[in-house]
Amino acid sequence: MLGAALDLFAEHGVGATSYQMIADRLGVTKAAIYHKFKTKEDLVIAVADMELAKLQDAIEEAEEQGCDTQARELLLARVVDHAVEHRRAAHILQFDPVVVRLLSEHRPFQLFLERLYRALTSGQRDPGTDVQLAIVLSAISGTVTHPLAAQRDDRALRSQLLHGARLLLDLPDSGKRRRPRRVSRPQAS
Amino acid sequence: MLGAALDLFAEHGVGATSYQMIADRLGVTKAAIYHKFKTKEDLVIAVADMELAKLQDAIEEAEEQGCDTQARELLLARVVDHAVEHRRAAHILQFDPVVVRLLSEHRPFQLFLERLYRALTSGQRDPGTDVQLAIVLSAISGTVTHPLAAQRDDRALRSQLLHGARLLLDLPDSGKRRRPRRVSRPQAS
DNA sequence: GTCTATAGAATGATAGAC
DNA sequence: GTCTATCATTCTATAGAC
Repeated sequence: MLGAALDLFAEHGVGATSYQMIADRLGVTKAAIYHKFKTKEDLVIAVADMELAKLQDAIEEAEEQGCDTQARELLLARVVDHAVEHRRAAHILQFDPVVVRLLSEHRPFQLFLERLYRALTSGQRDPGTDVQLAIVLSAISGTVTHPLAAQRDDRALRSQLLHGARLLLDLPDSGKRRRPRRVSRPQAS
Repeated sequence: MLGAALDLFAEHGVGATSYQMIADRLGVTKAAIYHKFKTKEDLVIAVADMELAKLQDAIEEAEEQGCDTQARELLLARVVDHAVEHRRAAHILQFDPVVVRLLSEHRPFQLFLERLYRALTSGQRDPGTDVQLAIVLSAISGTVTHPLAAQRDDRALRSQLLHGARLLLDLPDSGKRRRPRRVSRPQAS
């Protein structure tokens, strides 16, 4: 049910998705959905929460390791993995105006994102680093649903995104993770 | 009027913006808007067209120069300029599901974007390069409205975006354009 | 061009039967 | 939990006066 809502959010935008649409897709009536979620905001919160929860473990791991370079690397890879595997979700969380407003106003989300940002930047938070982070997160979440990349298979996309993110964040490339496979970037060399 | 529509598109999403909202913001009635735009699609097309037109000259310049490296550099800078100066517009054009669908279905937009993509990649179009382009365009359009970068002043944002884009596209940095000013990226060095 | 007025459909949300 | 039925509100779109 949250999955059906997510699909429709991605197709039409959160603000343009009605209870009726979700009910139709599920083959039930609106009332059945209102029984679980009293308001539309509750529903959106539940969807956002479901997706952000998938990064919870990765953040806690990074925090336990003191957010050093290696921990950043690992967390970054998990963020990329999530975005590639749940493309529409990543897109909505970053770019839908309704969700973005909700994330900025709802306290639990504020705290969660603050933790994510701190872990990804090793705690360094200044305007320059914040923008750098915005660039990386926008690149990841925007690319996975971009018409130019929508057809790209998960593995190749993941590889290119990780490479780009490391470039942008000044992290060493193709270091210790996975087998050192040459990625298909035509202009390299 | 197109400006008012654009603002509301950015605030609520295109699909969630009604004629009534636009009319209220302009201090007129719905009927006045229906007189200019028979359907909502016409209105969205007009808004998208208005913004894309701002890149027309830059693309034509690049094409006249044969889309070589220097022409790519210049066009990239113009794309970044547009995104920074018209943040909400850039965001909507890249990420609103209604606009994205329209751009992919409406013929004139297809052709325009194809030209833009060719000019930015010097004509090289393969899956790997396409994804690279998606990363750069997503990074630019996503960052300009990202909460982490919304406060950043135009000049600093422009500078960081150009630097990041050049990294991603394998272009030489801080080459021939403008005074060679050290950008404020804290972790450099 | 902008207004009033309207038509018909869809919206968010609720009450109560099963 | 899911249904039917209903509420007031808002929506897209049109017709016709000024």
